[in-house]
Amino acid sequence: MSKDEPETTDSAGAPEARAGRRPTIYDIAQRVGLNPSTVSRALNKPGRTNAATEEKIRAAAAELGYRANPMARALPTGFSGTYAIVLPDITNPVHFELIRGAEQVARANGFTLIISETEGSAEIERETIETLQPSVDGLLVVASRLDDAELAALATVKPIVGANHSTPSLPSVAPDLPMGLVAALDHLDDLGHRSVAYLGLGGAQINRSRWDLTLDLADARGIAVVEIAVDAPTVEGGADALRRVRASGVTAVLAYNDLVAHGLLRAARSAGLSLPEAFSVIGFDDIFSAELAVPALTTLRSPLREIGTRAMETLIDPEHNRAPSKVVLPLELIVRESTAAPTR
Amino acid sequence: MSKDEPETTDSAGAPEARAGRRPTIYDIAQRVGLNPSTVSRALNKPGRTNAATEEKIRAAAAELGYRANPMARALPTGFSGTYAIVLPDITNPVHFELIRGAEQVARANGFTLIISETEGSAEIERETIETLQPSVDGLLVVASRLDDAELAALATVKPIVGANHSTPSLPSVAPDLPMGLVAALDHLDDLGHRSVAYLGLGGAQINRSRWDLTLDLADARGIAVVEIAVDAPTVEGGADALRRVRASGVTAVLAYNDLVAHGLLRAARSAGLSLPEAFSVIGFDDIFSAELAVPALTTLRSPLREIGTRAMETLIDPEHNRAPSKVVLPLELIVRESTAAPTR
DNA sequence: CTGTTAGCGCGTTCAT
DNA sequence: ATGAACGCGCTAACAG
Repeated sequence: MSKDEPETTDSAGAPEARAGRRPTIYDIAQRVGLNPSTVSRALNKPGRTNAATEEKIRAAAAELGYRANPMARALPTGFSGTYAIVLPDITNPVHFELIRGAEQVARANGFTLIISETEGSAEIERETIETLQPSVDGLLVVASRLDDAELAALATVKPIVGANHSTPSLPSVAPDLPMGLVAALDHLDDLGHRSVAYLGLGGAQINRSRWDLTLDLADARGIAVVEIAVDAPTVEGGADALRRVRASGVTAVLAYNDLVAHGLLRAARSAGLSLPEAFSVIGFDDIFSAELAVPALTTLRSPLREIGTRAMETLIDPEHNRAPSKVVLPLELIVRESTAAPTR
Repeated sequence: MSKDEPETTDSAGAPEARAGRRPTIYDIAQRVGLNPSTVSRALNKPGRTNAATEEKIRAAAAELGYRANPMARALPTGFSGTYAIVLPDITNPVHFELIRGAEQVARANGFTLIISETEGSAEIERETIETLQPSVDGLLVVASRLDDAELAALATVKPIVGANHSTPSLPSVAPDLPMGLVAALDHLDDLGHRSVAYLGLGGAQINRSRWDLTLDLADARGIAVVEIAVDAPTVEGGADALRRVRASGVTAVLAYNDLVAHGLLRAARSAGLSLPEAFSVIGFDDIFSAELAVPALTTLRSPLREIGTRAMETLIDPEHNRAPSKVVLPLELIVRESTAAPTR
């Protein structure tokens, strides 16, 4: 367009807002009669260029509606300005608040968030991480199914922070399991329960530590405890477990999460059982529907939102990545109506 | 292991899996003694290269653990293999099934999904879309706060598909509102309700059409109807509306969504009201907790998952983008316990 | 303070 | 069938 006179410039000032193609630094450089690199500098390193021309450049950029192309920027710099969060199951309400916390911190810092689901499969998780790595500046891995060594190997390429579960060789943000379980067991102990079941999810790494801990704590209080495995950490999984719970003869149940607890509640109600008289139930997470249930769910409230924000903060912050930081957040017992003294 | 070539190369065959840097087509080109462009061709246009060398290249790529850099690929092609979904509120359970549907289709087709929240603000939405545009091949906009004209203008840069709400000049996938509302009003009419309230969200585009439709349908049945605005489409918003609902004297309420309905239920219970005797409630969406509530929620079930999959499919499919397609999915009334004949 | 020159990793003409 | 050269949009040396 500008077959320009050195001095005049604007003459044939046609509004070149063509549909589709977006303006580049070349367009604005040509418009103000400067070099593209100068434009780049003016836009990115404020102060390192003449105040007057910087203003001219900014004005032109604004007029043209210029927006930097993150992809093009990522090539030379190696930084894409995007982070990824990879988790087993998007529909699990537990992840809602966590994702939101992470997204909020990312956006507040001008970063974009990629979200990816692994369906609880270790292979998909590995594949996903490797595929995403070149496009992101770091990954937030929630409830990973990969073992520590593999995670550590993957983290040599791009920083990885574990969220909602502890990762020995990587920075992580997780709830204080001992604190929560102690509160739960004490509560049950105080009510007089002598026999409880832990409704766990076989296979998940995070499940093992919970079960081991529960075993120790119950033992220390002289409470008998059995593990009952659910097929999936869902409402259906919990409902399917009712039969085994009743067969076990326990007076109280610790559920893997609130979804499982919900399922158990629903199945019990369908079977004509009255809770908490038939047995007590303690959930995990305190998802928004926990207090909506009948009976309202006694549960361990996990600070999911904060787990998300803290995890994203340590991912973004280069400092925290150096020394594998371990952030542990309080896990609080919320007592509602699903727990009571045993009737037998 | 090719330490084969007498003349060139490998001698100091050190395993170059250096931590950090990922192999490029140059690495594999050099490894097999070919030109990078040949490698590119072999990997992307199967058949357009010698079968033998193609195999050699593939083998080398596998050994090195090569993965194409999406960013670098996006520059020359203009396609990033990434799509974005932008929505007002991540924590709304409604959006999760939708996101999951979209994510599933995206991943099944080898695409990555970016997720971004707008907090229900039109400005943030515009800003978000413009920022994301250069990095994506298209956008899925859920419950947009932008008007049709602006959306259409934005869509000239990169394809946009509307989800869960109708967008006149853009392709969209949305539930069949008339179908659902007719069922809801008929249900209420049959039960004998003569006066209902619509608990709507002021400001949202999608809200207007619902209200207008409700007005028409109620009118046609000789049912009096009032609109009560909630501050936010959340449990809290619904709870706060209880006072106005009672003041209005209606015998039934149509809630903007299940969250609002949940809030109303909870507030009513706290106030010692018995539902559905005091008044009937119909929700919208049928989120998983709807049947957990007490009384279990009668609600309009929205095919959220399918909205997500269909929307992503039309976004991906270049055909559907040409002629602004309108996909309308059935909205079914699920009758549970929160509706009954009026007691006054 | 600004212009020149080189790439980042890849796809895509062109030649060969 | 393969190689050489160029460009995508931008940043980063290095000159001037």
